[in-house]
Order: sequence, then structure tokens, then C-alpha cells
Amino acid sequence: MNKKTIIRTLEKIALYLELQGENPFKVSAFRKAANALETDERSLDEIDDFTKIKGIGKGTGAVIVELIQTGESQVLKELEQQVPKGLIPLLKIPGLGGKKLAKLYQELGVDSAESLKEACESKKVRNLPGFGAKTEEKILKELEQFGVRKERLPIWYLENVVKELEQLLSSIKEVERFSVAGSFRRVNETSKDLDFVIATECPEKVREQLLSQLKIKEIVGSGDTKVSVVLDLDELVSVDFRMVKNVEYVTTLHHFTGSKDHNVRMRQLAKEQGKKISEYGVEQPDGQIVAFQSEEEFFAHFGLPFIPPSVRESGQELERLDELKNLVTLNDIKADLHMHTTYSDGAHTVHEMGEALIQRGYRFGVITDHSQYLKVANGLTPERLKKQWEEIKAFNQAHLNFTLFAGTEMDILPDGSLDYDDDVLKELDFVIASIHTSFSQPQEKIMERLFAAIQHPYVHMIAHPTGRIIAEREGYQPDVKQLIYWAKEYGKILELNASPYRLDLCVEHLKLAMELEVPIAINTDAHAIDQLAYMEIGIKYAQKAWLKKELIVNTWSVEQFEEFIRKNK
DNA sequence: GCCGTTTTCGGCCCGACTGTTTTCAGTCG
Repeated sequence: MNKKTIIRTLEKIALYLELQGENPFKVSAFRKAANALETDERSLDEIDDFTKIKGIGKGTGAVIVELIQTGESQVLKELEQQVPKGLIPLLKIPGLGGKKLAKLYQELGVDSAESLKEACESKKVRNLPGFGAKTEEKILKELEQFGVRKERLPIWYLENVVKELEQLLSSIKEVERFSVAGSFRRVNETSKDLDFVIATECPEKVREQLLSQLKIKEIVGSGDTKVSVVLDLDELVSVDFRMVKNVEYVTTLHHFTGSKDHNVRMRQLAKEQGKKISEYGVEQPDGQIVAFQSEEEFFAHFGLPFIPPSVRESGQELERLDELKNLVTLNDIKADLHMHTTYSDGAHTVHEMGEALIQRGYRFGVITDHSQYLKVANGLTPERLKKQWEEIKAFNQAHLNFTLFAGTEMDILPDGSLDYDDDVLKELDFVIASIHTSFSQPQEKIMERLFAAIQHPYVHMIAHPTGRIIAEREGYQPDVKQLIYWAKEYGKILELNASPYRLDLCVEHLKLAMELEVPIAINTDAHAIDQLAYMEIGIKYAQKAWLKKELIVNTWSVEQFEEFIRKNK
């Protein structure tokens, strides 16, 4: 019985209890227990008394112990007998929660999407207390979409939607300020919908503009404070716009940025101080409402430093305040170590990329075009590589306060050999090795290839170690833990590829790398100048793993970096 | 079901919205 299975079982019990219409606090107790177990960094074997973990008590602790000892839970078994499985997916239908589904099941025998549809079509639902004709129609409409619409959209897709919406909001003169909120602002890999918070004194005008200018599939709701729509783009995207007065903006933004658990923790803290947080401000013990100009001020009001959205997750972040100052910010970044030019499949020249790095205020950078094997990307032969070195040299001579290093993103070939000979590699300042082909090899073979690269004296870094594309492909599924141990053993860098398509390594693996103090490079893998801006996403993502600055290679000084690449030759 | 350095009982974050209702329950974020 592994930890994940136990966590899932506790969550399942919560679902079933919800479907029984149980006391919501009891339901959430099981969710909290699951969450507490997940947040605890220890493995199952290392925990001797589960009830010592906050959130796990006698009841949930007993379930956990029973699961470990017998592999089963009597509580869950009984629930499964009382409540049909088919009800669980129905909880996803908006408007249907545990109580209503329990009623539908008990009164009408609804136990699946099909039977729910039947009950609605025969107009039995509208006669139940608490239901009506409108609810019935809404359920029917939702059932059509059921299982069709994508549950969650990836960050790389939403990124562009957000940019467009930001442009639109900037153009509306009644909008005083605005920000995206929700899980997108927290840099989650995928989000269910987008949330925007808008400060305005004329919500009706803003609403009018939004409704007239957006490409809308459906208006879900449209009130004074909230416009809720489904946009008809390449995908169907749900977006909520919350309109508030300027004085309420900061607390509303904080509220809708979440996460839910973070908000709960903040409100508990406020309560301990005799205050009350709501979307509209912070109520003081004397009843006065305090507003804020910025989130920094808001946190300071509770004696807290600014907590970046990216780490507002479990609420645990409030126990890690000392570590906040170790989190990387854009100001700490002095370099980008992975990018492409027109030599391979990039859009801009060596010179243009170099200039763009200087524009961003960096101190150094590495040009890393593809190697010869990758023909589709116009990979460089040793001869073309040498020609590129001349350009890099010329660039450096013209820019004395900036250093461009000559690198490569060299393919690790399917047979485990490397794409350049040692006599080419030793001439390069910085060698990235990565896999772009034969993803479907067995893990053993993949690991052989990665090992060949990571133990090679001229290789400095492994790029996008798993090859995943978020919500598109899984990548080649290496044993990442093993890879991290190798990086430690051979003193190599692992990449956090900052492209929103990749974000590779993922948070979980970054945490492990940090424990072992493996250096991480946050790189954009830019194929054009504007993609150098992926650094912002990479940084926020690194924060989610609580990566310390010192371990992040591109916060190092150029001297530190030079020492590292020399050492590895 | 969980929790407690005022508490072993009575709270559990808070407010808006919706659709159902004549004052509110359920759902949602």
C-alpha cells in the first residue's frame, strides 16, 4: 500500500460521504486528512503515529492504519455498498453537489449519467423539493457537454488567451486596474478556468464592453460584480471577470488568487488576531474595514512578508516564512543558458539573441543550437559550429560587459552515443545533452542513454530531462530519481526548462533535486527573442518547488559559472 | 471527523449567487 493510494482512498471516502449528504465538516475532515498526509514529506515507513499529524485524528488515522495492514478500508467498503459508483462523476455537473445527488438517488434512483438524463427528460426532477424546471433544463444541457469539454487546459494554451484578454482589458477606459487571478496566477500547469479581477467604478460599462467584444459561446452569468462566460476559441474556455471598487481590489485579488487552502489559513490567522478577512477588506476587532494598496501591504498587515502567488498552496507556506527570502526572483537572474538561433531552428541571429539578453539586463548567456543529428531542426555540423564561434567571438569583442558563451544542445542518439566527438566537445564552453528521438524505448534503454551523457566529462547539463509536453505527451519517462542521483554524483546541472509547454523537471522532482543540492538551471530554450520572457514563468515555477537561489545556476556570477564549466572539463 | 495553553463541546473561512422559495438551502470558489 503506497502513500498515494491511501491519499486517494481518503479522498474517495470524502466523496462518498458527500454523496450521502453527510455533515460537510465531516466530509472535509477526510479531505483534510488526505491533504495532511500528502503535505507530510515523510514516507509511510517513517511515520510511526499518524494521529500526531495535524488534521489526522482517531477516525482517519484508523483508516490509514487499516489500509496499510489489510490493504482495505471497511468504512469505504460499506460506503461503496450504500452509494453507487456512477454518482461520483455526476458531482462534476455544475449545480449538483452531494446533497442534491443524494436526493436524486434516494427519490428517483438516479445512479448514472444515463438515469439522470432519463429522470430529467421524463420531468420527474422538477417535482423534487429544492429542484425546479430551470434546474432540470440546466442539468440536461450540462449532460450534453458531459465528458466532451476538456476538464483542464494547459498553461501554454491559457498563456495566449490571457495575453489577449489583458490587451482587451487595457483598452477599456473604465478599467482602473486588473489582474489575472486563480490557479493561472499561481502558475499551475493546468487550470479549469480563468479568473480576472477588475477595479472599476462603472461595472455596467465594463460588462457591456466585455460582452460586446469577446467571442462568446455562452453567458453563464452576468451580474453587477461578476461576468461569467465561456469563450469560443480553439478550445472552450471558461472565464470569470470580477468587478470591484478600487479600494476592494487588493483583497479581492488575494481572495480569488487562492488557493482555497491558503485563504483558509490566512483567515484562521486573521481570526487569531481578532480580524476578519473577506473579499472586500479586513474587518478589525472594532468593526472598521481596512483596505490596501498592494498585496505587500495586505500581508504586512498581518505581520507577514509578501507571499508570492506561486507558493500559495497548502497553507503550509505560512510556516515557511524564513525561506521566502531564499526564493528566486527575476532580479536574481543573470543569464539564460539554453537558446537557439537561425543556425538551427531559431528565428533570430546570434547577434540578435545576444543583444536581447543584454536588453533583459543579463550578465551572460549561452548559445546552444541543435547538433547535426537533428536534421529537422537544421542541426549544426562541426564546421558550421566553428563558423558560429567566430560570430560569438566578434559579439564578445563588441560587448565588454557581457559574455556570450559557445554551447550546444547536443542530441543523445538512440543508441546511446553522443552526437559530437570529444575533440569538438572540448572546444565548447557549455555542453547541454538532451533526448529528442526514440521516446518509446524501454526505460532501461532511456536510462542508458542518459547515463552515457551525464557521466561524460564534457557534458555540463541535461536539458528537459523527461521530454514531457504538458497535457500533450508524457515524454520518455526516465527514472528521474536515479537521474538526480547521477547528477549529484557526477556534479552536473539539471534543467528546469521554462517553456510553458515543458516545465521540465516538474515541481516534485525539483524538490528532490534541491534536497540533494543538485544545481538547477532555469532556461527558456528560446527559439525567438520574445520567448526569452519564458524566464518569468520558469522563475515562478521554481518558486513552487521552493528552490533556493544558491542552487540556481543562472543566479551565479559569470566568474562562478566559468569556474563550474572549467571544473567539468 | 478534528481540534483545544481560556474550551472535551461547539465550533470548523467567508460571502455571492442561483433557484427555489416567501426567508433559505445548496453550491461554488
